[in-house]
Amino acid sequence: MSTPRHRTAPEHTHPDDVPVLTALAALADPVRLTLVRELAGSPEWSRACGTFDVPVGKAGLSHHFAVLRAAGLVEQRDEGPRRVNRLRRTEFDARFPGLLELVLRAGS
Amino acid sequence: MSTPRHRTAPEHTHPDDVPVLTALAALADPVRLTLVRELAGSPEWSRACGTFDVPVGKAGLSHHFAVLRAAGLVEQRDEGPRRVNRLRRTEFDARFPGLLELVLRAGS
DNA sequence: CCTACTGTTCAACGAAAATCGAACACTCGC
DNA sequence: GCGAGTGTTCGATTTTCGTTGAACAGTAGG
Repeated sequence: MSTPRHRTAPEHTHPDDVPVLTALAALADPVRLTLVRELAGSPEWSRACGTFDVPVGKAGLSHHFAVLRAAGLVEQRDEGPRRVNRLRRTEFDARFPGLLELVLRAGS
Repeated sequence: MSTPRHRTAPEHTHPDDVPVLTALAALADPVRLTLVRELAGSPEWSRACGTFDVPVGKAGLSHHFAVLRAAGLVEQRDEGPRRVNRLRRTEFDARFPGLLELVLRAGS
């Protein structure tokens, strides 16, 4: 009877519908920046949420991925028990040209 | 004896010494984004701090300009009783290519 | 000198965001 | 069906950040 909370398709926001402030705020966090960078260095759909080396618990991690989804930065798909991720490189680049490349390149 | 708090040259940080996170965080605020945009549409050194149309008091404004300075986005100079501003376009662009252009162009 | 004006500093408040622990839901392999 | 593994949700706490009002410092003009 009760609505299932998990296993319902994750809500995605297309980069085209993302305000600049949302995109900047999403990237202006050390944990999320790490996620994006680590994701950029891995093949698409190869990394589940739990496979990232960040100093936060599962709850926090889930929250950060929700923010990244809402910012149009990450796409998720359910693959068995795990949720695998993909960086929306081209789509995000079309909306904010150079931004992704910038945060990936900049050393510190 | 006590150190004067005002009229001491404002502390500036060169864009080259600014971490990406600092730059992003500085731009990820509606008030500061307005300041940067309004500043970009005005000739250099033409705008004093008080001449910006933002919904915050003097204290808040002073704080936001301090953040922008620390992010290497704005340079300030004392001109009589007022403090005039300049957007560090080229210098900031050299450190973060495309970022400024991006936030200035993006409509929302 | 006294006043008006501009901007900074301080202390305090409030709101937003990150974080954590626990409970829950789902999938898969045994 | 059980149990392990994965991720989400909730509630509560903590921290961070923006905001304000008042006091202060400096400048310019009458």
